[in-house]
Amino acid sequence: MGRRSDHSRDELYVMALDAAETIVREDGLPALTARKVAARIGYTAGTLYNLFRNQDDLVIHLNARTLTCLDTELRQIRRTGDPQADILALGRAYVSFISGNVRLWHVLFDHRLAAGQELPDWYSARIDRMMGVVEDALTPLFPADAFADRRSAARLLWSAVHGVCSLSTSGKLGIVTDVPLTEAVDRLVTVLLAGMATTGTEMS
Amino acid sequence: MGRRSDHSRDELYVMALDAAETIVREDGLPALTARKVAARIGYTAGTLYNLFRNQDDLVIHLNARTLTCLDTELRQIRRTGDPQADILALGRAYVSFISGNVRLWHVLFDHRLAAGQELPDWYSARIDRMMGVVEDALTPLFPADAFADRRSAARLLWSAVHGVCSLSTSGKLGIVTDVPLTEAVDRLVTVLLAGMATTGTEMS
DNA sequence: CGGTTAAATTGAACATTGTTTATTTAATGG
DNA sequence: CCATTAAATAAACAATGTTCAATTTAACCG
Repeated sequence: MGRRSDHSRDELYVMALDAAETIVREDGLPALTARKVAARIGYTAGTLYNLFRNQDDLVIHLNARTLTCLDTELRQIRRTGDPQADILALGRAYVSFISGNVRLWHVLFDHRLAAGQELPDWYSARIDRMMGVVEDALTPLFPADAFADRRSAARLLWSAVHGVCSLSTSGKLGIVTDVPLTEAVDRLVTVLLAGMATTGTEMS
Repeated sequence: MGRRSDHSRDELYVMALDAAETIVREDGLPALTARKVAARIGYTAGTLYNLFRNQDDLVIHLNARTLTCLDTELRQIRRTGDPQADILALGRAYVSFISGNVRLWHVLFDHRLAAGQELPDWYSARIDRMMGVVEDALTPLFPADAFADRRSAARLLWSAVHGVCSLSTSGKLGIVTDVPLTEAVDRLVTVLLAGMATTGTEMS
């Protein structure tokens, strides 16, 4: 079949990502094949290559959607000004996001680009934007001009939380069996903030 | 060609894993194909299926070797009895291990079994054994009978460190560009231990 | 030593995968 | 209404994991 007018390019783009999302939700990243995505939207694999450079590109766009989704959910949290409370709330929101989107969230980290490839700038920007939420919550802890320190602290905090979530949901460490994820994250955040207060917030 | 006496079953097993290790070291997990491993040891792909149930099985055995290797390196660290110093030393050893075996270390976490599959018990046991090193270093911080607390603390600590290492080496977060990994881990460990001292070591 | 057995190795096969391309078909616009 | 252009397809390719019948040969036993 040749040219069709069923859907605009943009519609197709959304349909493809929707299909990809569904597939990942149901069967995870390994099930995400070009032919399956195409079949789900009533086209053939070749058409996808009109929309995305290749499979990596499709996954990156899917991940971008996941990130935006997470970002807006984190921004629902109203800041109280108390870093402890705010970061705790963020942590809980994060855990809740994960539990509602496990597979989608996993793709965020499971997917690695081929060697030599770099993540596009607009993608990194989206990560930065999300990190901003954490940084904002940390603001009261830092002198107004200590941008770098606050940034580092936010990333350290975030990475640590990520580690706990990552290992506990992958079954690579028996954390879940010991302590529910929510509690582990709560505990981690509490300890980290307490530690930062003690040792001084500036990076050593 | 039929039965050969070039190598015993055990020799073959080691050769295969050696080949797999080399391939991962050079080109990462995606380059690890049955045919490549086989070619490297002078056999054909089919032979590998006499040694391993499937590719997952091979990767698990490779990961087991990596774990043992990491484990023995962590055990080189002589304990001083000061948790702060000991955990810092462990963290540095971990970072140093990673930097010497990045790709191999990545496979430890990048590889996920097919849905429904579980890691074999002997593999989980090997993880537990390694966690023991961290637990031992934490001993002075806990009452002698608080096994569960110490265990949880060790896993929380380890997961947090893992998160920092994981995100920084995957380029998914701009940590490396800010602070070298060693310093980030140092800082994280310091803050975590300080926090644990402040908030009490027992789990909330 | 010779014949039998059983293990090991192969090569070819299969279904799937990502990706490319020539070809066909529909929309567009003069 | 016809020429042009864009879009969609089907078919092809190489590479992958995995299986298996056929074959070769070491080991064993009389």
